[in-house]
Amino acid sequence: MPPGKSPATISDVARLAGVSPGTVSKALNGRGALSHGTIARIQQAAEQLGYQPNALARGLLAGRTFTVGLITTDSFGRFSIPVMQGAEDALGPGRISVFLCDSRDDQIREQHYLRTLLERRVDGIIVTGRRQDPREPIGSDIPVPVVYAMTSSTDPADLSLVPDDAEGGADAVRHLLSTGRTKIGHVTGPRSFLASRLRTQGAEETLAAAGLELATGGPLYGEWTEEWGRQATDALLRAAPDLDAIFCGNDQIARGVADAVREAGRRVPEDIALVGFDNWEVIAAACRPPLTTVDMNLRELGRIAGEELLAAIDGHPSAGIRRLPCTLVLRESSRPRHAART
Amino acid sequence: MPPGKSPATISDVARLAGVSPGTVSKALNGRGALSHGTIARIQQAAEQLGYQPNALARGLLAGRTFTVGLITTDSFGRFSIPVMQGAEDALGPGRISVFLCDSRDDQIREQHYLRTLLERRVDGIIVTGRRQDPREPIGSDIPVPVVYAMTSSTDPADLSLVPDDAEGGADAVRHLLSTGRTKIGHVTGPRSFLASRLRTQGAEETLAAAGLELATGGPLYGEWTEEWGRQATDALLRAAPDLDAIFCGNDQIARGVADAVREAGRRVPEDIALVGFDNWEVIAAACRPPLTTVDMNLRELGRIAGEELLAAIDGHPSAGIRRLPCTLVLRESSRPRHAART
DNA sequence: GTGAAAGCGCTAACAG
DNA sequence: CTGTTAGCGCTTTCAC
Repeated sequence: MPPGKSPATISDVARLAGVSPGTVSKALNGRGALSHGTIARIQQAAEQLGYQPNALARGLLAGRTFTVGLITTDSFGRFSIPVMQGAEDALGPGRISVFLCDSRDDQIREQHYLRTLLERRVDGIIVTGRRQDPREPIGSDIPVPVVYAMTSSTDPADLSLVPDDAEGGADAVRHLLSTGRTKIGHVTGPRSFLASRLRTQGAEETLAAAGLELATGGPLYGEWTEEWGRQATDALLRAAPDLDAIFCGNDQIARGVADAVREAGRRVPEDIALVGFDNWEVIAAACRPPLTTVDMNLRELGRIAGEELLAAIDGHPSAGIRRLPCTLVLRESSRPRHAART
Repeated sequence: MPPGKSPATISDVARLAGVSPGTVSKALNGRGALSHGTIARIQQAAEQLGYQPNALARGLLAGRTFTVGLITTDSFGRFSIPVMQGAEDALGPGRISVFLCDSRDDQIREQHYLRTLLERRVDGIIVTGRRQDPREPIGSDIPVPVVYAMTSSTDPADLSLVPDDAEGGADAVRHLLSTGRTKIGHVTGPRSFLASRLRTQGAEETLAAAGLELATGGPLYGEWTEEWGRQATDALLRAAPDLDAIFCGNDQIARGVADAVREAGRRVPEDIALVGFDNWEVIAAACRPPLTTVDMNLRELGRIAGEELLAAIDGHPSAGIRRLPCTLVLRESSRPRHAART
């Protein structure tokens, strides 16, 4: 037997206050016109019984649950976490709760969760992922609005929010150029990631606009790991001994690069400047020296996802892929050569 | 206007199949005795309408929602994530959904979420945190079962699940001793964390049992950062030049130590063996050399939290603080001196 | 085998 | 000002 008895209902309150249930409803929701005395009596009775309205009954009647579902394929990972927080930032104040479902990149699980969310009559759904590569929509004919965040739907009628990786790559290179670097190498993750290709593209286009190209003629695609960063550095330094900067596809690669550069007897940033991508604090801040890196503003992205979902729920849906701006975070690893230490 | 019309109800299905709502309910839930033909007709009608039972209506009637709330103080962080996953592992198969609330260590938010969870009539609540130090219970007189995971309640009548940090520290030291190390230093996080103190205690007691003590006579308390690990290493090597092992309070410290030891001209593990704590893959695996470390089995902890909650919901509650075992994960950083490389 | 009716807890509309 | 009634969508008796 479950502990305690079932919670107080509106009728319990009504009985205790000596009024009818309808009156209690009005009193507690501030509707209708009631005498001061009655309101006070009802409030006091509700207090005494620890009355809490049953959201199920309310939702049933209202046809709206003030709940949204959040399906993540990223197992609460690095990227989906800030997105979720941002979504909560946008939804919480509107008193909307978030139902979390972790599909673990499994189609079956995802469909299962979609079903339970719809059964629970959520007002809308946010789908998040760990990479922006387009994916199949979670379903067709979903009776509530859906927004994709940090992942994108192949259906252009859906709204997808992703970071503007190309522009982030461009920012990184523009910054390096502005500090006087011109022999710039580029080490990044697997080519199979759209994010890698976009970051590279942004970097290369920016160089081209300045009449330059990547030090080795192109990017070094590999893994998203420190290990790869270290390996690539050796190759890079051999191929382009006069290198004066390296733009890395993520912070882990950058950290590996920083270690390898230092161990090869070159100084960061004096000899070689470094820019990473992701602004993963635990990596970027612990890097020696601390890493200049591109922040994808994922929390902001999540917040916008939440707001767009609210708008769609209110009948103002958007569509298409929206690329949101990244921000360069300056740290030691790219300090201009002759600037004073601060 | 929200897109589409409201979802099909059981009456819609009944009408289409030419039967009564009650009959549809029986057919779809496999209750009562119905003719084959009717069942088929109903199923087909339900299919055609894309009928999905309304969980609100069901819950209202059943007095049970098959939903639990998960309140985390840890902003979806490092520690609460695996706990959540574990909880989902335990709850999901029982077709129970998880409502996620991030209190961000804020009392007000927490109370707010508690209220909305109770309004939604969740069947139970799991509270997770980022450290095991005892905290006030989330509320008194909560009408549903509550389990604390990776945090603990000051009320002994509550059930709290935490890692056995002392035993983890003991494991680490036992392992070092078993590989022939005897001059063992200990660098850890702030003394204000119960986890630090317990890990230290486990380490010291194990040493004492072997007639030994920490190399510097006691632990070096500091921050949970690589930076502190590097600083502490310098002090440690100066104070105890014959040091042959260092047990670190977490993986970040250990990684800082590894770098500093190497840069001081000593080899890991040949000269100095290293053991960390947390098994945070991204740190431990990227460490040079890869780090032997204590895993708190947080996912398992979360799973047990889920199971205990289910048991409590079914009327079999537990109480008290339960310390769950840690596991030592062996990697290069503590390889015995004369063992062959594999 | 199937239908009718009642009721879970709440709110909105209408009486009084 | 307050009470009564109906109904949100579903399941569960109890008749037929």
